[in-house]
Amino acid sequence: MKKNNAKAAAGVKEIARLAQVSIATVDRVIHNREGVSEKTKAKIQAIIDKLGYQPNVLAQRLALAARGAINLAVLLPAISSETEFWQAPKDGVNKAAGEIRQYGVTITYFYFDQNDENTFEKQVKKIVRASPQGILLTPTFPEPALRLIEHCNNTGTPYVLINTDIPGYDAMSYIGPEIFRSGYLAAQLIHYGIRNNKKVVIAKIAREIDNNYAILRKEEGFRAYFKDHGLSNGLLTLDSLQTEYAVVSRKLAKLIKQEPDIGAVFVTNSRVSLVARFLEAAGRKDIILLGYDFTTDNVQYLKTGNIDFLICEKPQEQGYRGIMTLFQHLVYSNTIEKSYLMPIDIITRENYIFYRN
Amino acid sequence: MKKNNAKAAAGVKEIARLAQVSIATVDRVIHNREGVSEKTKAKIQAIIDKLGYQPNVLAQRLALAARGAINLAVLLPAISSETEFWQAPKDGVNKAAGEIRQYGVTITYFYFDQNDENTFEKQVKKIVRASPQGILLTPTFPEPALRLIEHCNNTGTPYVLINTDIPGYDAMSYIGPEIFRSGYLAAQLIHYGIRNNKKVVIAKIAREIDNNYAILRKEEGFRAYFKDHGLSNGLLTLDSLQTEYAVVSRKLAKLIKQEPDIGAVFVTNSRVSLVARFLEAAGRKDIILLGYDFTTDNVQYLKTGNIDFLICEKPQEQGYRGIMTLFQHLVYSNTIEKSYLMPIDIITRENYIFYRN
DNA sequence: CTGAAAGCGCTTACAG
DNA sequence: CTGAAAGCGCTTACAG
Repeated sequence: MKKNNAKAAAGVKEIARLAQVSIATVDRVIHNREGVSEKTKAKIQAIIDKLGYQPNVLAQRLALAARGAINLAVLLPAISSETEFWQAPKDGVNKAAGEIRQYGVTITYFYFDQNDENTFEKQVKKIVRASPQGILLTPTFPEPALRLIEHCNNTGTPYVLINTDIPGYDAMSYIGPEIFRSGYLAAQLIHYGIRNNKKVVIAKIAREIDNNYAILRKEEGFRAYFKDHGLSNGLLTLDSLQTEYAVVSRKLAKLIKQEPDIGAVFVTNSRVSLVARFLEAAGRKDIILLGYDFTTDNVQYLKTGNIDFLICEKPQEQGYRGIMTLFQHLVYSNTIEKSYLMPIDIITRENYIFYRN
Repeated sequence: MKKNNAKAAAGVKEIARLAQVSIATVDRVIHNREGVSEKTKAKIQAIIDKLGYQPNVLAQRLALAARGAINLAVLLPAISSETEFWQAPKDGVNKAAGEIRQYGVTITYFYFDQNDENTFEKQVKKIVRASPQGILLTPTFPEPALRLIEHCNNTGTPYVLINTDIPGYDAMSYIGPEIFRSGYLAAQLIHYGIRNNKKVVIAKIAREIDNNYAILRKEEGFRAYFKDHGLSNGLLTLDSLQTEYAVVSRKLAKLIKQEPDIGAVFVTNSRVSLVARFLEAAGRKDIILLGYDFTTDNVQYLKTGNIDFLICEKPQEQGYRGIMTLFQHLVYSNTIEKSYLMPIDIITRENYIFYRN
């Protein structure tokens, strides 16, 4: 039996009493402000150290509430049925917003169309005009994203990237998965389950592939695993720049006809449900299917057994943590972590019920 | 672009002004306290509703800090090298303690020896004597645990169970895994990877098995999966009431000699590292090995490839969430959720680096 | 270089 | 049934 925090913590009043000064002076020392004689400062500091003084965050925030509110900007893709994924980060942002509302934090959303770089650029301009005190964004389009970051650097505005990093750029802060590793893990899971040296298809289904860093990087990780295990020759690819089911299914049908020996399909993004739909229609539950993200469609096919694994990197928590990071930096001057790599979660038919984004 | 919380929220002062009463009366209505005329009450309530008033939690807590502190009791196994697992829940408790320290919360730990029911009973008595305002416990020994719960019910003290439930008892609140399902998931993972109808060993290694609900229930879940998939005849068992490596390895050696066709071992608890050590020594990386918990030893064997999967149910978060639940109930009168089932995480060699308890 | 006073939004005796 | 006042621990003008 051991007590935690036995005595009630001493506050500024007590420190002032012990140092025989006013609490205003104590406050100056605590915050390292100008205008205190070295002597007084030393005396007060000694007492602070001795007492192990910790400010009462509640009182601090309450007092500060008088000052202006903090406004944050959030730049994310607009949410449509096709981009359901982005609901999760937004939920996380809202959750954080709810918790820090009391602290006078205001959040403004700026939405762009994932398929249209212009909309992204427009929103960047709007954000610059709004001059928020902190920015949360996902750099879907690296060039305009970098311009925004440049602007942040010039104005000293903190920012946090979520979900994907900007390749080759050393950002102030990144919260999201290590996507190379997530591709590597995908390969491990398929390799563990596949039989008789069957072939494995890497399927990339997206409007844009060549400049899609996330998709390419996952593929690299996936291939790296197979190479590291001397299995590279069993890999096939299927690319589709069209995301309609009709197109994807036609391509799949063709490939499966050409290569009857396919044992698994790895889909590099959340479009895995398209492949699942095809495999269901084709009655091919024997083919292992692995893809990304905990979306309604995907979970549906996890239940039917057409998808074997979903990999998911807590998108909601990314949004939540991103806002909290900015908040704590602005309010308590906490340093912003360079990167916070999310866990890479494995979801199957038997554990999805308990999953929390 | 949409604003969240445009106008600054109105407080008691504003409500009092609008209702032409004092803030004390407003406070009475907010907290549903006696002694306000129906008429005044209605008038104030109308304004509260119209404004969508939300109390400022910071100010609330700060004002309440004047009142006595809240003390919570935590009843967990003592931590030794053999019970490293319990470090995680304790870390979670400490994390929560840090966050709510400002709110005047004091936490007292009561440790018992997992192998000695008497020590548990003794600590229960101590807790009853200390009469804390809330209790977090893991009911390793159901009978004395039930006596403590009975006492809680009589005194109206809230409590939370973590890690394991009490079989057949409808507890006030449980935070932990659905262990049947976790056994079921283990079976799925083994089934997915195992080749050629090889045999699967269910290994129970613990000082106490017959009364160990968690172990038995995981086994049930595991067997249920095999039964549901018409594969029950491939299951073998290995029980060991001794947890020394020498004993376990001898038993394993014997079993493997008798049954050369073993393809996987499922260990129902964190003792999986003992089996891993044996398989490593025997040079049997071909045997799939799956067990529980993110302990140092286990992770070590995950790295070497002797353990294929670890199942883990965020023990740290269980401790954290347990304390927070009690706190929020005591302070904000939040209702306590009957059960919060943890996600069942799957850890492999390729994602363990990012795992967070 | 230092201090007295007001205020953040809420709660709680106390007085009537 | 209702209100005026003090206080939670901190911060911030303002005055000297």
